[in-house]
Amino acid sequence: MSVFAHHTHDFAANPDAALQAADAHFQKTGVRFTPLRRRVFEIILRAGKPIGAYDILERLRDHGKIAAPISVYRVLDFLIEQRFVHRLATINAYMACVTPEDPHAAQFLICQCCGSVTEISDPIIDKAIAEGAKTAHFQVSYPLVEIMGVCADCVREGKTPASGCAPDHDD
Amino acid sequence: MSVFAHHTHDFAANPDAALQAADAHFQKTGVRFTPLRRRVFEIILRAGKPIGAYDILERLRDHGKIAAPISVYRVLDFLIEQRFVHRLATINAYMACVTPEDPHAAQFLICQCCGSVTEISDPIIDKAIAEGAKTAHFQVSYPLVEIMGVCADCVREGKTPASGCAPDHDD
DNA sequence: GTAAGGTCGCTACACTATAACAAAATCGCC
DNA sequence: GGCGATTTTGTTATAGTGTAGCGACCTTAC
Repeated sequence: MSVFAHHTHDFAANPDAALQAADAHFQKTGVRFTPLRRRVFEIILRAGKPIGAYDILERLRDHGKIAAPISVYRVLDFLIEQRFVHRLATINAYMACVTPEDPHAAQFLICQCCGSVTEISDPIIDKAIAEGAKTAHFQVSYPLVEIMGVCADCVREGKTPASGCAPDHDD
Repeated sequence: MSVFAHHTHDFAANPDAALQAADAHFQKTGVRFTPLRRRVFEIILRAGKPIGAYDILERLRDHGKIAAPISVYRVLDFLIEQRFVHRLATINAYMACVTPEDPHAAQFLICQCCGSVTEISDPIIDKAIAEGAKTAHFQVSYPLVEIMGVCADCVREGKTPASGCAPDHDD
């Protein structure tokens, strides 16, 4: 039992299902899901963790595709706009949204030790931000929450960010 | 009456007072507030809004100081560690903390139209994030909240991010 | 078929940040 | 004051991230 239990699919863990869902979605909406866009989305999905724009570029090239950075960024803009991909500003990386069909504000738990990122969707955080912004008469378009720290696994191993994320010695 | 009313000083609006407070703080703690560090902090304060590292560099040079980017970044790291400056990851810019003496989690309201940034410190948001992270057994070191949207002033002028932040036409 | 709009390729470039090593300033100690 | 250790800054070079501008191509609508 976890906080993520309400997610019906974890697309990040199931690239094929996510791709099929995307195919269906774009078929339905009429928005063009071109081979390049599909390929980039697939690369992000299969990465299984946040991936940089230039890493995506490299993997495109591995598959014989000659591409320039701008091509990748254009596709990323598209996928972000379509809410299939999130951008992580603090680490300049991109990851697949776990529940693209369900519009939601997301929060990200970024482990400074192992680099893993967990997407959560906590309505309490979301509501708190909405209220805070409303008090300041600020009209929110996109609330970005990136929580830096140490994930449960790394905490268990005694790692800390201060020690460069090696197990902490008390010397 | 605003949400910021509890701030005893708004240092961003009063560079001289902020500099004096910084002098006193570093005098007291024994941490070295060198001329370069003081100069960079002053530049950030006088900017009155978020400023990029290379803009800081340029202003250093305006004052006859020859400096390389790395010098600025080193000072920024120092000022951030000392909690006198915040880094805004979404816009790659730096701004003075409004209440450096009072350790707090901050949230930022970033206007996509006029570029203004307002720092708030909403304990409800902070608590919600702390709780959410706790549920995921995640040990927080730094919660980053950058809320993109349109500030009160720009909303009043009918601006929207969709329209490239020009007043919105209903055509 | 043709015009219009969207997508992609291509070249070049701007912006953001760091590495590695040397020189200089500062601090603690005698 | 002199000396070594530490911290800060300078210097040069380079890595990493993101865009501009323009033309070709492809798709769609008429």
